[in-house]
Amino acid sequence: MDDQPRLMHSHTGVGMAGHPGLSQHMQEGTGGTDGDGRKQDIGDILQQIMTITDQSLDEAQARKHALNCHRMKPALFNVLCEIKEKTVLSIRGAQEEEPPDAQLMRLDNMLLAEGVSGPEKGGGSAAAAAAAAASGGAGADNSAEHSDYRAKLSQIRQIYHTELEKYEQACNEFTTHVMNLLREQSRTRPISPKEIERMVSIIHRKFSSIQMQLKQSTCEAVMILRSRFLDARRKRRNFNKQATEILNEYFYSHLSNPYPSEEAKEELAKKCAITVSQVSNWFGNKRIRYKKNIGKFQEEANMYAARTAVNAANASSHGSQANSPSTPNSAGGYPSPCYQSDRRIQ
DNA sequence: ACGAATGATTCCGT
DNA sequence: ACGGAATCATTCGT
Repeated sequence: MDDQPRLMHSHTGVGMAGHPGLSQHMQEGTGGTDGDGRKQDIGDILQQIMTITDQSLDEAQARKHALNCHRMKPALFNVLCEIKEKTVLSIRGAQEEEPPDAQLMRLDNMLLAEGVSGPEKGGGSAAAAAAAAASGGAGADNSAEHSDYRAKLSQIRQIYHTELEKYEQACNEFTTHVMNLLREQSRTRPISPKEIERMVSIIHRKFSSIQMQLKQSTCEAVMILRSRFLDARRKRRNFNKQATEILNEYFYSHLSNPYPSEEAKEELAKKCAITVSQVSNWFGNKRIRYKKNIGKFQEEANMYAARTAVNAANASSHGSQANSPSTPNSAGGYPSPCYQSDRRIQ
């Protein structure tokens, strides 16, 4: 702290030489005193400015007032104006261009798509729940979960909006606060409108980055909600007995090559009243589980083998095909096993 | 309540 | 794009 005054002195010395504006003010501001006294004055003032932040509020207020009333104040103000003008130019050059944030756009789009940030529909969670309850009379199975999902979504939506509003409010409050501060300070130091604008934009950037975090976490919450409710695993139902019989029949009668073609899958799907991909899932699961523990499936395999054998016998004796979707390939009940097993009939 | 069964998803290799 | 393998989440049987 000891070198501060000296530093300022030397600086003002240079300033005196280089700033016609200052010397002009000095001359008209100070009637008869000599140059050394003026230097001392400016040194004092600058030191007071530098240390003003260390002081208590009352003390600072008093000193501020004293500075405002000081006879050297207009001169100093002018010097600061000139310095400012030069530095502001350099700052303006370094002004970074605001990039159109792709990440933010993605988040916004997603929130809009999920109906979180879009226009309010249904008007709150209570109304949404009521509407869901009203519509959920007949299809209790599906719409009960759907309403649950929507209720949770509107909860997220509500939190999102209140938080967003809070941020907005805080941003505005902070901005006006800073503006007031700057206005107040503009009495003692020069502040250009450009500077205020810049300050405001900095504040807005900061707050929008906070908003981005909110949006991000909201997106995360929605994704989790989606994965919880829209995941088919959550509402899994076992196939009915008939469907599993049909599938098993096909599987064990094609044990040598249990890979149904696309057409066979479609046919099975139709017979079982399930989708083709469900058929694919079933065969995928069956293959891997059969292979993993052939012994466990032995009984089942024998049973279906016997059944197809009976069917074949019936078919040959009656001259008509059974209603099982078995194809000619290895339909005789003696499949060459692609998975080794000591298969025996009964 | 518990473990087995089961349908669906995910990851990975081809 | 498909199948194998592992895994998840639910349902079923006890």
